[in-house]
Amino acid sequence: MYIYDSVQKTKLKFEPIQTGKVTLYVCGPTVYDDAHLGHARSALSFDLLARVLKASNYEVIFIRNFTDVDDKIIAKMQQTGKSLHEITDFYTDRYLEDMDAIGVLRPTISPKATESIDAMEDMISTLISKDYAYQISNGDVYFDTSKDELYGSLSKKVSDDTVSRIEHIFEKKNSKDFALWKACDENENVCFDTKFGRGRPGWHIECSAMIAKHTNGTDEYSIDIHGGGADLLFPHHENEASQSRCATGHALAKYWMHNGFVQVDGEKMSKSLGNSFFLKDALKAYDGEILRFYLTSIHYRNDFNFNEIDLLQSKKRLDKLYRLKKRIVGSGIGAANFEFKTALLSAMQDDLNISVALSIIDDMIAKSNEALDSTPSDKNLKKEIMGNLEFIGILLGFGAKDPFLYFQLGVDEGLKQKIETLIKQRSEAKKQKDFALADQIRDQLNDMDINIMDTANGTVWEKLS
RNA sequence: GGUGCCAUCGCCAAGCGGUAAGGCCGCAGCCUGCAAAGCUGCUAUCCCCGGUUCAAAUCCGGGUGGCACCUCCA
Repeated sequence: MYIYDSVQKTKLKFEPIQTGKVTLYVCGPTVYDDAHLGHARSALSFDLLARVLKASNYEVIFIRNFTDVDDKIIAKMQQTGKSLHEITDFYTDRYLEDMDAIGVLRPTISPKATESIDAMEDMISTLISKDYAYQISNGDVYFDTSKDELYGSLSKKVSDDTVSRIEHIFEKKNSKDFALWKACDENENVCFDTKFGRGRPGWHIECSAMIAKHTNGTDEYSIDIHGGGADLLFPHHENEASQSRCATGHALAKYWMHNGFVQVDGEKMSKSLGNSFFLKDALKAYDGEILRFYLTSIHYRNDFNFNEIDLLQSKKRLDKLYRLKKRIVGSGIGAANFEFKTALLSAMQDDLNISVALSIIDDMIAKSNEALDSTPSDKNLKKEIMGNLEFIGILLGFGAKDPFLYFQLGVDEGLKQKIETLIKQRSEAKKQKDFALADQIRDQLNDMDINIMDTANGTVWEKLS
């Protein structure tokens, strides 16, 4: 396994800190709104990573948190009059619903910030007692970045200009210092009691605390891999790494991975630009598997320019896999072809090289079709192909559907009846050698976005796009 | 202002010093009543200019053009 480390900016051979075991922590969502395409991409990137690690025979401890205390949630409480948990429970469920729809496997552990206050309290207390943190007059606790000589080593953003845009707090010792704990305002009802007073956590502490709580680590590192979106490198991960290093005395993660951004029509997708794209909206138009295939078809580190034209182009590639599957359904599953399996896995083990992986799959599809053309009733061949498809499903998370249902996605019962009636009429016309009528019916179906194909087993149809 | 990333066929996209994968689209052929599907074949010298090297899309320098982070954001 090779991984591109975004701190060293180079591809490295992956060597776990404990043989046979991988601890992976990924920054999850703040649950105050529905998941957008960017959340999907991040979740999918690390879902692929977890799948590949598992297929490589590692025991994988995959942690992805839910940030359920935060200023944005508090703002939403004020807007809606709802309680913290009313909001966070609602959006947590909706997040999981969406991720399930695009085939993201559930992490091993999904800690919530509100359930990890004890761990945060421990870490902040440690930092205060080691003199890495200080409390100001209003009760806020700040991390003293000047005490960590390695501060800035993660993101390499150390110039003073960097912090010129960070909010200036008068009592902060250094402009780069960040809040570990925010003291409770009188009118805020989201507060937790700790040794250093009532308040709520700062943005960065939860990840460090959760990692400390849920992993054992070694003398050198807490976890193997830490992941998240590219925007989190600074300041979030820089701060996380720094506070963990100071609290524990060793590095937070051995490898850092960051997924690229999703753009919509060439522009960054963001709240402020007003071009956010919720996954739920995309799921109304396209099946989760089609979105998964599209969103994972481009390497996780590249920027992703989401648009419908490319999505439909990518769907055609998935269609080919399902057409192959249509040819072999019901034949039972055999062992996957060893060479295929090995090639596919090693492509993915090369920093998740999905492009090469997909080309290996395309090659397998072409070879399988060719073999089925020459020996259509070879049962062992069909079983092996089914085995190949099953492996793809496990490793990459697509291709597991019933192939006939796949091509009927978005077709309701009424339309289905109509299609089948038309096909019957056409078959009758063909029998009578009335090809003009047969072709006319086919055109009619094509106008309905239905593609038909005459096979040895009769006429089958597909819904296009 | 500071710090990075990227630029490969009409479109999407691999490539990580050894002589350009794959997909979509297009063209030709086989198959088909005709199609569709499937199969076969065909289609780029890698933004520009220098340099290093026996050898560069790949390394270095300089341009040009995109994008991102430094502020809540995956």
